[in-house]
Amino acid sequence: MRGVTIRDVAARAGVSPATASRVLSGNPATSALSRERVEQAVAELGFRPNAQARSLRSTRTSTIGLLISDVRNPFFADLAHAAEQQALELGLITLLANANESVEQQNRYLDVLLAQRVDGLILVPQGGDNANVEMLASSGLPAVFVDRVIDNIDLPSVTADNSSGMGEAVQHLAELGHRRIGYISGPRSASTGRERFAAFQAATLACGLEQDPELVVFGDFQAGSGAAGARQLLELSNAPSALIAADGLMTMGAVRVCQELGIRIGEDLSLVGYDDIDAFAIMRPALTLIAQDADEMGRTAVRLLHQVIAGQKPEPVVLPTRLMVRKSTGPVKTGVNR
Amino acid sequence: MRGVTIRDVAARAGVSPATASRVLSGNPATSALSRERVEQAVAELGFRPNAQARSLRSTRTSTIGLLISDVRNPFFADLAHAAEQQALELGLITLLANANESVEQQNRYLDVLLAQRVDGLILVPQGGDNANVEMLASSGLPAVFVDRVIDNIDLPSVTADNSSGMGEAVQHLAELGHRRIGYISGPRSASTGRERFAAFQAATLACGLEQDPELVVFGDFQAGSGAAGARQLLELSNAPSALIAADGLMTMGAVRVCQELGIRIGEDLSLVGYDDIDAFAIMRPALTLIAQDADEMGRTAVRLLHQVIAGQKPEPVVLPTRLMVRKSTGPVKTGVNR
DNA sequence: CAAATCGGTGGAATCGATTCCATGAAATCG
DNA sequence: CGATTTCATGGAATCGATTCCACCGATTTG
Repeated sequence: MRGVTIRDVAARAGVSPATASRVLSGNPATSALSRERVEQAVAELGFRPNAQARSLRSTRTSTIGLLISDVRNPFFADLAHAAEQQALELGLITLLANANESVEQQNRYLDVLLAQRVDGLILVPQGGDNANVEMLASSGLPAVFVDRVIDNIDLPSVTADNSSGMGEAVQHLAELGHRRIGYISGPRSASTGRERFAAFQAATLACGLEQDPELVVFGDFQAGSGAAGARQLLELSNAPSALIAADGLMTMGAVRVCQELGIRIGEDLSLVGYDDIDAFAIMRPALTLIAQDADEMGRTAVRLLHQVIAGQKPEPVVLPTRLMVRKSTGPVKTGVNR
Repeated sequence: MRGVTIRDVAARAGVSPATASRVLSGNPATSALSRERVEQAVAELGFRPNAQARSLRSTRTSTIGLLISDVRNPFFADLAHAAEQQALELGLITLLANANESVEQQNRYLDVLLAQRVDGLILVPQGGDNANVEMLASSGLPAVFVDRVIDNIDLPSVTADNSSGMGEAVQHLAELGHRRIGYISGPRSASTGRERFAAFQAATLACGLEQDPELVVFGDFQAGSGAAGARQLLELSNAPSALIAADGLMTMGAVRVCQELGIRIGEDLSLVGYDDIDAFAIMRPALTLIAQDADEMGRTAVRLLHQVIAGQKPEPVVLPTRLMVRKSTGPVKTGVNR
């Protein structure tokens, strides 16, 4: 039944709307009799409170928004799943929105979620046009960044240490004898893209490896760009003997290209992926990768947001990343070129 | 700025709230002068209309809900992504919710989305306790089923033909000489689980294969149950020479177990997966699988919902499925047992 | 025993935008 | 030129729940 209001319920229960409202919101100032009669009326009429009207008055929705970058990226899917479960435990409902790695779309959803008056917002910022994000930050709505941040905007955040895992990876490859490592970077507009790239550069420098600009290509964190980047690097006249890709989807694209080109991963070419995606464990050879804990990141983001909603100002959290050595990396073979 | 209302805007622009509202909603009955002044006031104050108040009065939110089964399942992630893009094209904003393969969670989100007064709802029903879904159907809120349906509830739907692809798969295995095919089924509570299983049984019967009940195990469409199921089947004294798993995540679980047990897929064991997931194409051996078009399903669901919102009653749509033969299936080897 | 306290209640104001209705000025018509 | 239509506008009612405030009968307290 649509259109059943609290007045109908009150009328049927023989009480005032005020009392009916009190019963429904668990206000203790109600008699057992009213409670019983209201509950029965609710059941009989199939009453469904209008959240719009409710939160218009009470300015609480018990709903949080989670604006992620890309649902199809398993890293964000895992993060979203963990966040949502954690939110449920705290009595919060999560509305998920997908920016699809696009600032325009991000801004559009930002508008919607703000207009829906969520109690708080967890955001993977896209970079680029930050006007809406700045508006968000200055609006006073509880909000936290997750995975990525925007430099001049001061919001609590959960990020991963984009440097240590990358450092381990480069060192691991260097120890295997690789001197030319190709790097498929994320976009410079994303903080993760920039930080991982900086870490890569710092590590290759520290290990005394070649720093040829030709060895770096920039993608957009989606599979297609990983494939294009890998192809470009592998077709260099002086092709690298190892490749690092800066996120899970670009890694998948790179793997696909290797297979198309008939390059044997782990033998002809060493490949280090990013993100501990289930699929990477069952690939053959199993992928060596830089792992970050998506679940923990999602849960932490919700906890931080919960603190912000409670009026606190939590410190930024940085989670560790680490190299997981599996079978896609091996000693460099001399004279190998495709 | 929070707390800027349309009255503030109206005051600053020197018009009434009524006129300000008309300007904002594009009502033609406004003068160029008012329009200009209101727009300037909006910009200066950073006004953000309260969607709650707006849709409380106008009962339209331009928002649809998409309640999927599991964000971490790439099939649903693809479906959600495609749906969301299609919705955007139609001027609708998608709020995503994740039932996590749980009826309780589904019902909870159903409540929330209804309370948020979305204009329509796309639902992958969980099966089990249908009370809330029945309520939804009888509430008159535009809604469509996608991927799964519930038998006695008459809502428009987009599903896949769960039978033809499965039939092809069984026949393909039969032609390769397999007589004992293990089946890792989805839950009987889901229509897809039931239909695929029925198709499997029908096909094995038609091909004259063994119909040993031991060859069937039931999972829950998540990876863990696929792994457990595969282990159980492969440890049978009279183990099957081929396996079919009824969804993508269970397929991944099965692959993992094969690797743990040292079984060579495509040689010692033929494996047919479900869903055309990117990862399955780059696995070695590449997986033979039953493909359905998640993107098309997502887009169609939104289109149907759009029609329902417009007052039409669209016919159910059934999309094709088909077998994609790759490298994980091969001729049965005599005397093979682990 | 009068006064203070308290639990339960209803009436009415409220949240912020939309929209119905009435109004007055300008434009059009016979 | 008076009558009528058009157009933009403001005032006030409205959407549905929450909550402030006042009240009343019953209990407790000095």
